Amino acid sequence: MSYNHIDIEKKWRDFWEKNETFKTDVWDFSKPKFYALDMFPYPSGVGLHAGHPEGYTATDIVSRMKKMQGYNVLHPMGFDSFGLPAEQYAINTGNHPAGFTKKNIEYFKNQLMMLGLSYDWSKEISTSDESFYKWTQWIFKKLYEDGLAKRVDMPVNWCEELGTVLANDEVIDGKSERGGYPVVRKNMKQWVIDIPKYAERLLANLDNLDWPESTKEIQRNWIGKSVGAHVRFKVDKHDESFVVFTTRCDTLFGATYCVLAPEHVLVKKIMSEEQKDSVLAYIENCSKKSDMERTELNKEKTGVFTGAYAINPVNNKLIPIWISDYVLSTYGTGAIMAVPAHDERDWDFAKKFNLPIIEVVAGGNVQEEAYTNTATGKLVNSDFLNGLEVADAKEKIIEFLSEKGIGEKKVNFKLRDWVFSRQRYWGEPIPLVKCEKCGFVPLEDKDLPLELPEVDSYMPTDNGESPLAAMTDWVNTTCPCCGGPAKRETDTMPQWAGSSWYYLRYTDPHNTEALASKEALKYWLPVDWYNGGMEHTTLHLLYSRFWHKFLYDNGIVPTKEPYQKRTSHGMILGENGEKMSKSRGNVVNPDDIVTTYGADTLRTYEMFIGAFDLSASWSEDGVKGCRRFLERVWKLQELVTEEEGYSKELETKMHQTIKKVSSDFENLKYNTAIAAMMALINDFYKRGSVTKGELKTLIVLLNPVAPHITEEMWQKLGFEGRIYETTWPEYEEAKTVESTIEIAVQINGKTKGTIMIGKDDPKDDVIAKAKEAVADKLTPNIIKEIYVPGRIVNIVCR
RNA sequence: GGCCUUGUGGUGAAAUUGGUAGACGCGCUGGACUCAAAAUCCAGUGGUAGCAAUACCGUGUCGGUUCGAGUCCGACCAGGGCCACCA
Repeated sequence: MSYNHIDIEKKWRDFWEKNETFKTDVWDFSKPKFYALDMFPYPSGVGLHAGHPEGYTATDIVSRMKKMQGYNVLHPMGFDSFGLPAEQYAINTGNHPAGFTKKNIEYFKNQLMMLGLSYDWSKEISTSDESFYKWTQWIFKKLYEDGLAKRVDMPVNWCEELGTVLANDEVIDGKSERGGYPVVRKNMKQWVIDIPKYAERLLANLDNLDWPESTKEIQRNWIGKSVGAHVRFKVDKHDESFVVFTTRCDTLFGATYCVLAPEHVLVKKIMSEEQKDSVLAYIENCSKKSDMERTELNKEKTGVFTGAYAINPVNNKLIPIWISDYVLSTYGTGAIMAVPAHDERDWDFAKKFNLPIIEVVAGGNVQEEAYTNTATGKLVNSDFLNGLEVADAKEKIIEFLSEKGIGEKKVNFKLRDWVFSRQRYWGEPIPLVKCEKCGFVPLEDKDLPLELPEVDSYMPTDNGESPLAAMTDWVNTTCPCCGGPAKRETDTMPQWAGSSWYYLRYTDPHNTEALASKEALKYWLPVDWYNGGMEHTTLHLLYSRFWHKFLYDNGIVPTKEPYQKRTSHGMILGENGEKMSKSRGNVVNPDDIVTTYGADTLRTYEMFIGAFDLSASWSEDGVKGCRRFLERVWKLQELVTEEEGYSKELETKMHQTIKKVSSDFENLKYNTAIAAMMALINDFYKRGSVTKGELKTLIVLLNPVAPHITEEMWQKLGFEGRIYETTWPEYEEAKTVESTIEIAVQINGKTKGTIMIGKDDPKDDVIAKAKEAVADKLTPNIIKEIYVPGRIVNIVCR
């Protein structure tokens, strides 16, 4: 009766599939629900890597436990199937990416099934399916109708030789990754989504989520709220003005110059004849630099005087206007007032170009040594602000500026518009047409989905448009509004689009009338637990929270937030402690482990390897250890006695183990849950027998981790029905406490011995016993006796 | 440079959240079984000293709070991650 994982796992895998064991009735609202979601994978050609099973097993464990605890559990899986690798494949081979994608999905799905994951495959989705992206397009249309999707001129990476726009990671050192051609920054029309409009809510609602504090903090930093003011400066001798954003409006008297971003629209209007050449040369130079270069070369400030002067609105002094790339066109207003006395960057710049430095918050040697970063202090050299504390000065100056109509309080966010168009083929077509008369007009709902047409070439066109632009038959259409001639938008959506709302679709994946029915959404939202990789903690979560809030505002979803609890599993590193990669030669293929040791062993191992949210190195010996554990569980069948309940001597241990395993599963502490089960079977072996009742409890507790072997044992031991139909073991709190316990006796905080006590022994008895136990080490002068019930006795003496 | 995170035996890691540091696994050592090996089972396993009971030391470093600190506070050191001229 040896443990043959290959036959056992195949038997139950086939059984579960055939019987649709894990199919969820999403309309059964009679039970409490639990929605356990995994970040769906991109179906790359290489299949699952060793890291995938970690997160998937974790959510699977909780899903299986919750089912046995009486919840209606939704545990679906799907594929984020639009994206670049399939596009590259299409470009390289000339084949349609759909076939390639379909093949990869099949491969992935097969691998996932081999792991014994309890997914409800009847709810599988794929973002590149028409029936799915119909609703992605529908949401985009709504965003457009509500004015949140806009077309704006914005700087992009443009490569003249390749004739295309490139993403940031396709540009290396200012040159195209492919070919090494120069890339410049150029303004082009792009579709963007106005996510900053939701910045305040995206920030505020983080507080109530059950997310790791570090994840929330990353989101907060990304949103980057800062409270400051707008101040308007007039330009001397020109009928022009510009606005700066500052968080330190109290230092306005210390502003000795202004700086505009090189791209600022005013620059070319106000530059003087003498400065014109150098200004234009500087702008030209900047446009050649990639973002990387602009930020990496931050050692030395560069800049050029425009020849124009601004008027400081508080004292009417003329201050020079410079341009420099240390001012970003994309943040704030693209213009700053420079206060070198109290800002590091301004100080560096002023020193380099010999600009005056005026201290306005007392303390420090700002002329010679360094700027002072003064969050508190008293104002000087500031006329009516003199003597005020920084905080008071801020209020007073804002009052002053508001009254004069030259400034106001202003909140700024780092969060920028979400660039939403891609000049690519393998993405959702944007469902708009451009009509000469009506402008951009969305398609009618009945015309969705707008399907991706077949194209002749998957390469972008010569002028940086998507391959769709070459399909004139498809592009030329009629306006849904006036019926006149119109052209389709040829950009597609980014890969973020489908993943921003896919979790909604699982609740009702075959709905043709809506993205999901209201009743289903009302019952299933929010997702109770969402696990995914660390790499998605910023953008994906932000984008999908934003879409969710937008849908909430439109009455489509019933909750303000999509994911109540979010976790991220750690990475699984190679045996040498480095990230797994082909080039390092340390890749572990989960298929091999499943074949050699079994899916149950792999699942157990990945859960036992360490803390769930920390990275861990692979260890083949560790895998063997987990296999040995399952073998020992299997062999318990030879030690089983006919006794149904728990034996007297292990009763407490049984109740403790149920308690620990249940709460550890809930709290993602899989490693210690498994350790507790190992300890339990060690006790069975020590005794040489196990009762039927004890073994029954053990295999139910172990079932979420190792579903195949426990299902087989359940059947072999002759228990009723299937293990997945049983209920989760319960424990009695009173029975988890030992009647006699060993506690430590300390003298002055150092452990000197132990005593056995009854759990309800009175304090005086315990202390007396403790003193007896360490009598030879006590000194006569006892100052204090401390008894922490059930824990420790500490005797303080001199 | 900013923010986050981690630092515990030979090794992966535990520690009821301030109460016997090292559970559980791996490895190693010794033993049983075997002609032998593998597998399996049993025992041991933080360091130093000792035949031993035992004693002292021990959670990155230095200080602090406390009857008591791996856990709390302050400073520092090292590894990992994210952001990075954000006015």
